[in-house]
Amino acid sequence: MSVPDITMMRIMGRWQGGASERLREAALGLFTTQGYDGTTVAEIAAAAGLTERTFFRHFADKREVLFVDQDEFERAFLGGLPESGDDPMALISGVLDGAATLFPEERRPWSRARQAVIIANIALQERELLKLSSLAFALTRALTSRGVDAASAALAAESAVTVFRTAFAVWVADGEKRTFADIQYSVFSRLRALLR
Amino acid sequence: MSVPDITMMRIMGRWQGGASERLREAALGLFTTQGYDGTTVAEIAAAAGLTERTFFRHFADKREVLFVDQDEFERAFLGGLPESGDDPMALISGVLDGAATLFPEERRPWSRARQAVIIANIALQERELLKLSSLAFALTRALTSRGVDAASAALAAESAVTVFRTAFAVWVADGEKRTFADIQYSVFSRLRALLR
DNA sequence: CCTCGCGATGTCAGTCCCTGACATCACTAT
DNA sequence: ATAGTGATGTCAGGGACTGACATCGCGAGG
Repeated sequence: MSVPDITMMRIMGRWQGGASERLREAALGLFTTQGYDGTTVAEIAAAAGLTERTFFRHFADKREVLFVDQDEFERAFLGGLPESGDDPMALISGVLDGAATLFPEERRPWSRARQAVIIANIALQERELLKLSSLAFALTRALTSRGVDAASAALAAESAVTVFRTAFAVWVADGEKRTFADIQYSVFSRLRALLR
Repeated sequence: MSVPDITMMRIMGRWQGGASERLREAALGLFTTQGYDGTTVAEIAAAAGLTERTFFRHFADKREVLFVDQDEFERAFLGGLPESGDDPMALISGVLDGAATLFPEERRPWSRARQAVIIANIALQERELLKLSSLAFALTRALTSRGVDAASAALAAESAVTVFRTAFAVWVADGEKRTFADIQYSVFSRLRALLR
């Protein structure tokens, strides 16, 4: 996604530009072939034609190189919140519908590759949980700002993220063919049926 | 909790015995007074009359010293699962009732101290999320072994953990007086009301 | 009573993650 | 042309964690 264009190059200082993207690609490649633990930050940086120190200027820590996308995803996710309304169920329904559009078929292979790396390493799963928790928190705030009471907002947000995460796991599973929207809808329905 | 008795001493090798407990207490104390990042493993070990190397023989990493209790908690939590039945709702209801008994009033001050340390450090929150995720996974397995289908089991388990976590956060909040069971019941009710 | 074995601890060296401080380079605006 | 700005390089160092090996305390068997 987002290859650096000429405009970016100009503001990126020394050499080729797009340092962050190069580092991300190098990291995913090395993690895939030799594992996360079997890869040092120095190696990633060298593969991107940079220095270890520069790596840490772009990413807070070694794990973060796989999760910067997630930050932009969080914005997109929250962007799917309906403009108005104060019914928690309607709001998270809307958010989930919006989220589904963020995972078109073309993205599935890449998501699978990334998920394979994450599943293979517990430290990476830990970071993923933190990101999802941050997502739930942001959604909670968005809901309360819509007038939902704090307790309901927190539970609705957590439930929405649970549905999303569960659906995502199914979507990237081996051999799965259904669309993200279809899977997510069925997960959501099942959750609602369960808690009654 | 669980101060080492004479029987333990015998099997604990060199010197006083109860190394693990000493390390845990030293760690919580130092984290409280000078913060998690401001405390080195060497300091903790020295405070317990041990070596850094020995610390890492008892705990997989620095964070884990605050979470070993959680492992025994996971066993107790799962132990609250009703003996029989295959209705997911009834099963997680039972588990949550059992979990509430694990947090009597006497434990609240200690839980507050511990939670204060965790809330102050994002790396610790990350670990806590991992533990809760592991708990949800274990509960999922327990439910499927009771005959619940995989998808429902996963959603029920995640929901149960969400309720527990939310209730816990309220229970340790400043000035909160209600019992864990009361809080958890109201959280659970609200979640069920929400998703209908 | 001795010694042998075993488990817990100590010691040491080394790798890797991550950071602060300072120098250097490319590019831009004036 | 020159100074300024932002990205990168270089260097030194702390702290987390690990493998290899030595040592100590204790309990079991002779």
